Amino acid sequence: MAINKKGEFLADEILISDFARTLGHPARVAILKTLAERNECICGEIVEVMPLAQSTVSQHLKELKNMGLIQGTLNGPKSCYCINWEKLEEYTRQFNNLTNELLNKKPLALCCK
Amino acid sequence: MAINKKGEFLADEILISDFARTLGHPARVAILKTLAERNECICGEIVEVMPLAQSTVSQHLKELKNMGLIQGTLNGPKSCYCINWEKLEEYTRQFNNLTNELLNKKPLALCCK
DNA sequence: GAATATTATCGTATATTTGCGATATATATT
DNA sequence: AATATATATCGCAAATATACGATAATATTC
Repeated sequence: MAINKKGEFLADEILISDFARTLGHPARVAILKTLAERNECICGEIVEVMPLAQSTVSQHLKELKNMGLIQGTLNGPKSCYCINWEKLEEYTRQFNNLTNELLNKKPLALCCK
Repeated sequence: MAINKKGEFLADEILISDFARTLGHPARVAILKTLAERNECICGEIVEVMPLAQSTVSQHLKELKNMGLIQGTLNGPKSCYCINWEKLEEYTRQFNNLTNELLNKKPLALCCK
């Protein structure tokens, strides 16, 4: 594309779409589920349950980290990851705001007759 | 990439990530907001409020349509779009299932000490 | 200090997404 | 029938995302 137009939308539209895009790959959804289930995981444990190479999983972890949804701390040669609950709650709240606002506008009559 | 691995995840992870990916661009969030606000819109009205070319908006509409989130009916030379509320409700429900399941696992103690 | 184990990053290939102008298509209008 | 209007689609360019192997970086263990 010539230029990226994403910046020309509203800040909350950008925030919500960034959150959604981060959850827009099943691997990242699966990683969050695994982390929530086990509370914390070293990278290798996540790689084990994923049908992807270690380097690919590492990239997905990086994206989740960039979005602030998870955090990783070094523990020896291992990396221990866990969910950033505050961020997840905040983004979820924003996302629910959007869907609630949309669904509240649902009319009684059908459209596009 | 060599091959697409998305199919190797769970069906509900794929469904949720497809929904999320569809909302993963601010233009598509903005389109849904506009449609919800006005109940129904002809394509041109959406183009007016969007910082994008007509052909680009048409593509975003197509993606929302492919996901089933909106539907368009021809009305003379115009296309009248509106939200598919049942689908939006269903996907929202699935998405909330995920985030609720995640957030219910939030522990009392902090992780990764 | 050498070997091992774990993970992040780099480089690369390919796929997908984004964006636009031009064009095709379909319906009104004159 | 010719013209105007509205929208979808095509073709293209550029950006981004996905995936992997190889390698670098780091810490542990022998």
